[in-house]
Order: sequence, then structure tokens, then C-alpha cells
Amino acid sequence: MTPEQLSTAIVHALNALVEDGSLSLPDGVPTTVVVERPRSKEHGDYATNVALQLAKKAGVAPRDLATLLAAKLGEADGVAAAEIAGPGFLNIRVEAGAQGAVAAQVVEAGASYGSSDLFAGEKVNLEFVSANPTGPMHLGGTRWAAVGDALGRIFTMSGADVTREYYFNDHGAQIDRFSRSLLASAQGRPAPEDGYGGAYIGEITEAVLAERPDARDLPDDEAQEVFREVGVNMMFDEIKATLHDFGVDFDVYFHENNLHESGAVERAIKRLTEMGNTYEQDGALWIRTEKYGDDKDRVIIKSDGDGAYISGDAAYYLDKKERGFDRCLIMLGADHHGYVGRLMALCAAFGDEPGRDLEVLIGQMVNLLDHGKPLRMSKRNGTVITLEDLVDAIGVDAARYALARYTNDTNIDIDLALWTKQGSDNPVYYVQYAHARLSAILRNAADLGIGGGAFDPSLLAHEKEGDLLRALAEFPRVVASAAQLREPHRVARYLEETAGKFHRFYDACRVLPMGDEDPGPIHDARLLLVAATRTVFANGLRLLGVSAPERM
RNA sequence: GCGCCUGUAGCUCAACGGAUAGAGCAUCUGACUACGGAUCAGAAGGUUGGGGGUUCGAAUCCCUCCAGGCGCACCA
Repeated sequence: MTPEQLSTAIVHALNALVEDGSLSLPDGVPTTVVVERPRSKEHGDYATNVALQLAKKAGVAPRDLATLLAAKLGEADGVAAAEIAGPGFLNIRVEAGAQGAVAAQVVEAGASYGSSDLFAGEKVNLEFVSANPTGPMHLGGTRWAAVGDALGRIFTMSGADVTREYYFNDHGAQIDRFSRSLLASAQGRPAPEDGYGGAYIGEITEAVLAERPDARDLPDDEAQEVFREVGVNMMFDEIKATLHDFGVDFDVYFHENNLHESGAVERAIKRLTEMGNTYEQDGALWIRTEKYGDDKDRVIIKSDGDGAYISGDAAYYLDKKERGFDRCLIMLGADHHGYVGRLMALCAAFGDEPGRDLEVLIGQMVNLLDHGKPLRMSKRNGTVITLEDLVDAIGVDAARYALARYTNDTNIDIDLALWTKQGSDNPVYYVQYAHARLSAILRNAADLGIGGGAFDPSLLAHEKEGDLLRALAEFPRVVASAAQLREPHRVARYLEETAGKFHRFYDACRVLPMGDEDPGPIHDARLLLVAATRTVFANGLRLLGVSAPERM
């Protein structure tokens, strides 16, 4: 019996109480109620606080309402007992058969177990990474590569139509600085004051010259054009390849330059002006963002006639809306959190609803440590640590897992010594090991030719089996809440907990026949539970973009 | 000065407003002739940064103070 099924049973019970007149609810009976898994198992398999929630509306004491409900609920199919506790909690124990049936449901659902229709029919745009093509992928972008991609998988599993998008800033001053840096490198001069250093600049310069040897003989301004054109594309290809190797691919790579060349920026500004949200001052065009909650108004066209950076943002947002997205999520590093106010204001200035049409997620900083000592220097870059540094040190699986297992709003310190350890203090090993062990059991069962007999769910009555079954039943709502709260780390934490539950089950309950013991229904039942558990690990790891190894 | 984020066990971190705040590591004590010991059982460890408030109930929401991280351009 899943929490959802229990919630339905409770609603039925409440309706029955209203019908026979023993309860009156002026606001009506809720369509769903909160069903929780109690922390302490003395409190039963599941618990609900409906009585506490509804007592005031019903004009009854919480415990009295709980008593009425307990009596009614005790009659429901699959419910073994319902007891009142504390101020009015209802602790519910589920019949072993109803509980064990979850295993069969999981196996039947297979790769789709955990999916829901929470965001069915919604077009969701996820914009993340969007690192400037002026250098290798830094750690902030790497965090979002792991988390944003996982979030995309979670949204997809929750029914959304997801588009992953990378906004490619190939317009403006930082690209000038980049191309000037390449030119300087080609001419053997040091990088300009405001330019980019790092070993990769030399590599890109050589690659550009290999492709365009003529660039050496061109006048500076033309040569710089070549470096801009070719160098940016190379950098971008490299970022794309790096992300691909990291398991992250985007549906759309959106070039900022297109917005400026296609007239999209002018259209966006025209729209904002029609909405009465722009004005001229000091020779520049301003957008009224303060009116919509930003700290102050922002310049959108500078007095020299060029569009400010926000002009691209405005056009880009409008473009997304015109492509029909119901929700646009933008994921930024904490060093960009100052933009949140203006982006939200921009959304409102177009007449949309910030928080629904546009959401901005902020990921705090990532630091790399080794044995507790901070690492600041990249081999490749000379300044900041890159995605490749991280992957070289700990591998893709550990990197993605390490980045995805924390809430976005906490700083992460990744200690290389921990994440390369092959032991249980390394969370990714702990979880992957569970999957490998589950696979081994199923492999052995196949070799022995057992399993697949009739499934009697009531045989899964051991305490540790119950703990594991309840955890498996929890998976869909973990995925759903991860989607709703935009918190992929919930999946990782859940897998760690469930790995513990599985190991304890394994320790207490022999799955395969011992010695010359004959295979029986208990082995079939436990093998089905093992198969169900493996399904959950495979699905959960897939959501995080981490491999689920059969052997380690 | 203003804004965003954070502060929970020795360490790293959990906990959709719920019951006695939980895991892992480290420490201590135990469990391998049978499915992967990369595992498991147990002990110890807390005034959830301080102080107010909201309510049946607060680590969680509100106010305030303290500490740390990050930001506050006609740069992108």
C-alpha cells in the first residue's frame, strides 16, 4: 500500500463520516491528506495529522476527531490498525500483504517507476551553465551542469516537456577581451591588462593559427576578427565536448548575437516601451525595473547607442515566451545573484508573473579541497579550477554525485581525498555498491535458475523487509518533491537512506536458498523485493546522471 | 551602508510547520566455513549561533542581534 493509496482511503473515511452525520466540515472534505512516514517505527507504518488540521474547522477536539476517523479507517482494505497518539496524530499500520504488493508494482513499472503527471502538459525551459566562451568550464558552471541536468531528468519524469538550454554570450566586451588576448598571444605579447591569461589561451591561439595560418599576416584588426570568429567557436566546441563527456547535452544552444542581429532586441524594447516601462534620461534608455521590485532602474540602451547586457536578457526572455514555454527556469551562480531582482522585474515588466513564468535558482559557491586544504589553482587555467580538473581527480560519477547531493543554497566543499576513497564514507560508492550487490544477487539467482514463481506478498513480513518496502513506496513522492522544490539532492539523500535499508535487509534476510535447501515461495518473494530495490536504485541513479554498475 | 545565502553532534551534512532533531565519518564495543565485510549490530556525542514573537506544535515562519560566504556599473 502506497502513501497515495492510504491518503485516498483516509479521504473516503472522512467522506463516510460526513455522510453519516458524525462529522461536519463546512469547507468540505479535502481531496488529499498528508500521509507521512513517521521517524520512529513505534508510530506505525504511516501517520497522518488530518485530525489536527481539521479539528478547528469541524469544531471538535483533535483527539475526538481522530477517534472517529480511526474507527472508520480500521475497516478499510489493507489497513491493519489505526491508533491515536499524542495531540491527535493517527498512526496507521498496513497489512503485510498490502505492503508487500509494492514490490510487484515497482517491478512492473520498471524504468518508469517514480514517474508522475505532476507537470503533465507543461513546457519547461531550463537554462543552465551558460558559461562565457572565454575559457574552460569553471566549477560554478559545473555545479549547475550536474544539478540542472538532474533537475531536467526529474522534471521529465514528472511529466514535463523539458528543453535544456545554454545561453551563449558571444556578444560584447568580454569577447573583445578574449580575442585581443588570443591576438596578443599569437604575437608573443603578454595578455592585455583586462584580458585572459592561462595556458589554454596559448593552446587556442595555436589551434586557430593551425586552421587559419593567414591570420599571422593580417593587420591587427582583421586578425583579431579571425581570432574572435574561430577562437570563440573552438572554445565553444570544447565546452560542449567537455559537457558531453560529463553526460550533459543541451537541446538548444542559444547565441546572444542572434538576438542583436535579428532585431529581437529592438522588438523587446519596443514591447517594453508599449507597456510604458521605459524612459529616456541622460541620453540613455532606461527600463523601469524598480517599479517591479528591483533595487533601481536599469539602463537598457547606453548613451553611446549600444544595447546594455540586459537588452539581450529582455529579448531572450521574450523569445522563450514566444516559443511557448509555461515556465522558464534560469540557474545562476551566487556571484550573479544580483541579477535576480532585475530578471524578475523584467518578467513583470512584460506583464508576466515572476515566480511562475520565470524562476531564478541560485547555486552557492563550490570549493575544491584536498585533505582539507583548499585548492585554488588549475593546472590548465592558471586561475580557476575547471570541470576537467574535477573529473580528472575523481571521475564523472563521483563529481556529478558530489555536486548533486547538496541543496543549492549551501556552499559545497568537495574534498578530493574523500570522493576518491573506495569506502562507505564515500556516498557515491555506498549507493553504487548497493546496486552492484543487488545485481549480484539477481545474477546468482539466474545462475541457480530460481525466481519467477508465484508472488505471495504476505511473506515479506520481516521488520527489515517492511522498512525496505516502505522506502521503495516512498520513491515517487521523493521524485515529485524534488521536482516541486527544484531540489535534486533529495533523490541522492533518499538513495543513501534506502541503501542503508537494503543492507540491513540483506543482513537479516537470506535471499537465496542456503546449501541444498529447496527453493520456495519465500525465495521468490525476496527475489522480487531485490528486483524492485534494484529498479529503484537504477532509476534514482539515472535521475542524477550517475551510472548504476552491475559490478564494481 | 544595502541585498541574497548560510549557521544543527568533534567533522561533513539531513530533516514538504509535526511526535524523543537524524545519517555518515571520526571515537569506543561487537559480528565473517553460506547470497559481494566496499557490509551489519551496539555505545557515546545537541540549549538547532543568541534573544524575542506567531500556534495545538518551530531547526523550519516573523522581528532583532552576532558570525561567515557572495554580490551591489551607461561591464558582460
